[in-house]
Amino acid sequence: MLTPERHRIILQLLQEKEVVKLHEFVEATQCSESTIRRDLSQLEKEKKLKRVHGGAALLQQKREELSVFEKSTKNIHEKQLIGKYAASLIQDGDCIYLDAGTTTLQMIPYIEAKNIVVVTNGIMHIEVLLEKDIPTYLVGGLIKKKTNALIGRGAIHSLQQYSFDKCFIGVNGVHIDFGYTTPDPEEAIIKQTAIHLSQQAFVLADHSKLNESTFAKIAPLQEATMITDETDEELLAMYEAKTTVEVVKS
Amino acid sequence: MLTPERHRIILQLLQEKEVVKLHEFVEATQCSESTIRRDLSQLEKEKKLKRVHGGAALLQQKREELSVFEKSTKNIHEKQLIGKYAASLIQDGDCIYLDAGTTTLQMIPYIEAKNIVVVTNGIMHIEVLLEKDIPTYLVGGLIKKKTNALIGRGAIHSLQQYSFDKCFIGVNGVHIDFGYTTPDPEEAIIKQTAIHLSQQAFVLADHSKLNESTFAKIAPLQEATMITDETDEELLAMYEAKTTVEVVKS
DNA sequence: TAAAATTGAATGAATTTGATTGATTTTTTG
DNA sequence: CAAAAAATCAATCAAATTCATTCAATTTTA
Repeated sequence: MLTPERHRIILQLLQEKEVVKLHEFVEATQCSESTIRRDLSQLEKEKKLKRVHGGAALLQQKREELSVFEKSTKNIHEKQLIGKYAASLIQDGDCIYLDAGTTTLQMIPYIEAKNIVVVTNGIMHIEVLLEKDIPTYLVGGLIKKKTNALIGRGAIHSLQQYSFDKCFIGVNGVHIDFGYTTPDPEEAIIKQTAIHLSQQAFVLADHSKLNESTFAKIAPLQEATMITDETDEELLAMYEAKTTVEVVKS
Repeated sequence: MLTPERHRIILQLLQEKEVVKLHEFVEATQCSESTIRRDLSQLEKEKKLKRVHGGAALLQQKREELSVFEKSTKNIHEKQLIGKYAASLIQDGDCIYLDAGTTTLQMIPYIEAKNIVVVTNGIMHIEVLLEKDIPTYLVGGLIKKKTNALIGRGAIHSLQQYSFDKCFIGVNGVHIDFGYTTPDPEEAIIKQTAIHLSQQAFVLADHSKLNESTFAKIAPLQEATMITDETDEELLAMYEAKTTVEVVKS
């Protein structure tokens, strides 16, 4: 039996069963364990499946880019709620900065304001924005492969040519002492710049981000209104002492 | 048995079975292994099938590649040839500007130079460039929905922060009097700017573009080397009197 | 007829395969 | 919880298959 035929059988079995044992592949293809192992290694390299002890598992990582709205994102439901609320803050005629990242991405489908202009540094945002016929400007700069965000000197320079009514920023940590933080200093500078260029700044942070802090500081809490789904009264009171907090309820 | 008939049989068997062993071809055609091997080599070159160890497989183009590289583009084959040649001009360490558009897009798969940096205003280019691990900068600006190109004041301003060893520009018309032209003045300005920022400028124009002219003027002929697949001697001589012309042969 | 192209056979090189080895991981058992 | 047993694994090897290349014989073409 030829290699591509075996590969086809392997992938087909995986379609049917999600997780398949090595021996099942051997039976289906009538060839040795060694051969199947080699096939699995190769297919794993090609990102067609994931090897697991005892066999192989289906991998649907590719959907991440296609259906950004699917489950691949953590806390997707919370992010959608926060996104929906944030989108409702946009008013007709606003000039908006939308930060890169999955949280702000969730806002776009819910935007209803007319006659707005959006500037973003998120390449993934473009497609969705254009689909809604929203005039979109992209910040220039270096493309960060992992997150598809635009960063670096060029991005900042490019950003400084604009000013905004409102900006919506995603963060990785919100901390009572360290303020808003994110792991990549390059991204932190962009977010910081956007906040300074905006009349009003909003930070979108689901409950998993609260009381967390990561490497690079973006801004102190009071520089932006925080939008979150956290419901712990005590925790919220702590942050409300420092800045404005909007809580989204399901 | 004649060559075209063998080829027909080979392709037909593949239609029926997806993956076919060498020996099955031998049986079906009653000729030697050597002949079949030669046939398979040739048919693979013509992209009619894919050789695999032990036989041949039907080649099923990935949908992604199909959408970007295939039928949506006119003169795809010529553009690939031109793209391949243009890509070979890139040298290790070059800073390159890649204009938006399908022709320049065809270059990317063929780029082999190491340690290069690419700046582009084509959003479609990003994915392909990043896949090849080429550090990529995106020009800022307004996103033109129809072509997914970045245009406008912001784009020019963003572009002027760089300078290039070489730039590769797509055009819609090449005319002995009007020079290089394109329908959208906004795009024309970008292309023009890129040419002025480059040590060497290359215009990619398949034969359908020659002796055509569209609304917005980019630059006179002599400001860029023209890369084309046109083979009419007389026509070429006319352009060669005005500028450097590189002709790609299939 | 001579030159060019095609064909089939022969050669050694390259690839694939299944078995075997000992190492690693998981499960069972005390 | 830990040791033993079982299963699975990666690495290696030799046999078998398949491959590209070459060359002479044949057919086609000029």
